[in-house]
Amino acid sequence: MATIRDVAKKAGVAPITVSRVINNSGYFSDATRASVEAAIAELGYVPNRLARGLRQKRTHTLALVLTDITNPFFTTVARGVEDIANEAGYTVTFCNSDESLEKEQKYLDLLVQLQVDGILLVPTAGTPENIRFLQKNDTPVVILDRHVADAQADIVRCDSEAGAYQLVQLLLELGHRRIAMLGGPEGISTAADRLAGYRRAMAEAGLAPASTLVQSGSFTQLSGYQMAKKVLSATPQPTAFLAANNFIAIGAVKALQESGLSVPDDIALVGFDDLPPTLMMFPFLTVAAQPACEMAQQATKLLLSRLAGEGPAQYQEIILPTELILRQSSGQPIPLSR
Amino acid sequence: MATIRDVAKKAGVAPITVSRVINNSGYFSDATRASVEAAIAELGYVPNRLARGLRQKRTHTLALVLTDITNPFFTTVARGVEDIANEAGYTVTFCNSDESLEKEQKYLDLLVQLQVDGILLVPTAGTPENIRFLQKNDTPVVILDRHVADAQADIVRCDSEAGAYQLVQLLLELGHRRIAMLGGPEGISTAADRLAGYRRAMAEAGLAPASTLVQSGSFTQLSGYQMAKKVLSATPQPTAFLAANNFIAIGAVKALQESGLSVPDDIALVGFDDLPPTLMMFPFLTVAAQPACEMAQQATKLLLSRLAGEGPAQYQEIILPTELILRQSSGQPIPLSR
DNA sequence: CTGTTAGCGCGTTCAG
DNA sequence: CTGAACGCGCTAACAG
Repeated sequence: MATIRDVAKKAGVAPITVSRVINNSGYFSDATRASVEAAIAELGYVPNRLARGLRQKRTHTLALVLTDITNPFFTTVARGVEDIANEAGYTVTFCNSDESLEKEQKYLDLLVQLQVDGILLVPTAGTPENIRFLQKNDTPVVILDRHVADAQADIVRCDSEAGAYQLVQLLLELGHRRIAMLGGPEGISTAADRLAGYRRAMAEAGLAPASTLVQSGSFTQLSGYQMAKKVLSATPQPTAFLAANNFIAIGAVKALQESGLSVPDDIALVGFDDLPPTLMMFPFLTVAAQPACEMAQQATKLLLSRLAGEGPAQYQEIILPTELILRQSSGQPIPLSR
Repeated sequence: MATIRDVAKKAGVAPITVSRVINNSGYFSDATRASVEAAIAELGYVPNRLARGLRQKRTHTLALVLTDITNPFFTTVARGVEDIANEAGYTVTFCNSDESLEKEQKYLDLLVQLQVDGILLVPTAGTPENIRFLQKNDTPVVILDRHVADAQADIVRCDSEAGAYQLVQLLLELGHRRIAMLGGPEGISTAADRLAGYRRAMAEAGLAPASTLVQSGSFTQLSGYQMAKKVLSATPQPTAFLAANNFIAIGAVKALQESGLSVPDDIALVGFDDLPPTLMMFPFLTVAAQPACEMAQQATKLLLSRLAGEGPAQYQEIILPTELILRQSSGQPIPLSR
């Protein structure tokens, strides 16, 4: 555990000179560089980032707080963030809030303690107070994937409302009228937006879905399974399902299989968020895919520009479009029904 | 950005007293605690971990370096590590080496700079020098998932050789003789072990597979696709495939579909590493599943015990068994062939 | 181009 | 039970 002083002694210079060579800052001769580098190599010296961070009040570290790292959508987000951050010389710390406000608060507190330079946050339900906490501690934050009302922060997210609207439009064009919504958690903007898009498309078609057709749950496979079961046990039975995310869709497929119903012959199914090709043995699901990587990259660039003191004074909200990917699960046009 | 001194001033005590209250160390009266806590709340004081780490020479941080965070197997590993680490009051930093020795080196260097207390490492091919680097810098390491020859470190991994052996045995019992191996990268112990298990089972059955049946590639979907294509274009054609991991299996399914071959009717397929239920619309693949979470947890416990100065002086190698999960892809017994 | 001084925020050490 | 002094390893500010 050699220190900068050990290196300085061995190279016959002052510690600050070593610091300059390491950081390529200020002036020094080639001869100085050579002797310092030789000493560093000989001692196997590794700089201490804690000390550096303490002194500089900057750690060159960002954090990404998200709600479910097991979801490939967020794995992709993580990659997008890391790519841009690394290019700019930043390290990224990843944290999993598990959709729990308490865990989120715990992590944000930790990240402030760790003196991260900035945070990318996928907020759980209703987090304005968590965001205020960051602001009180001078930690810039960019909100990712979800809208937060009155957030004093930049937001980068996708247009869930339009995505859901398109999916329902597709189903309507195929002849479906009884379309069930397997929704996400109330209080989470993406879930609310997808529900709103569903309702708008239905209303424009002059349809008022029975209340049993509109479910809300959590973004998990189990919840998708349970919501699908509930819908199937009620009357009227739907002819199509809209799943609010990929895990919900998978749970719905399970429930339909169990009930002896086939997709799309008996029930059409469309979902939100694609699964990556690496994971798809049988690409099958018609979805509104969100550009996870682009969203993450834009958010990271925005955060970095904030750290550099650039960008417009006003907070921005950037909204990216979703992409409709047609596969088998949405099925063929069905005969007129009602 | 209040400091411990600001708190001390407001509470009318010395900074060290504040430190004691925060860390619950040493003695202080209830009255002192109350006034300090009041001051902390009022100022919104958050301790600075850089300063604390610099002083204590411990950061209560572990790191997990793995090779592919997009693979659900490693996502599960990450969860296992985090669970145990958090319970013990440690934070975990995750790093992705992408199976690149250079990236691994870069991350290990960074982690030493960050003064992490210990590292869990899924090593890329041939990393004894990277491990020596950690030892030179007094950073305890536990190797995860893969064997490293002569590593001066504990190792926790699964029994890939036996897992592959079982899978091939299964195929042999079903009547297959021409079994192709879609292998992983040469130089990675899990890939080598799976190949060895394959060869042992084949040899015990008195079979010497044609060299075209034994492929090696990388642990990716693309590589699985390419290896499957190559095998299919050679003579003799196999009746069964063993894929060395989940991504390779998915690539093989794609190649088989393209060639108009159905699994398992035309070709049986077995693989390594399960996909989690959350991601499986159609559970289908017969696999040797590794206990990713248990492995990760054991490794983390071992690392923590090393940090506490406990455990046997000798380095340990813990090897966990795999579990054979039977599904459709391995198919029914086939008529005698050759 | 190089060095001296000082201090980032905290906790160890030792003294009350 | 409480506090003063000191230093962890590094670099900003200011000399020279």
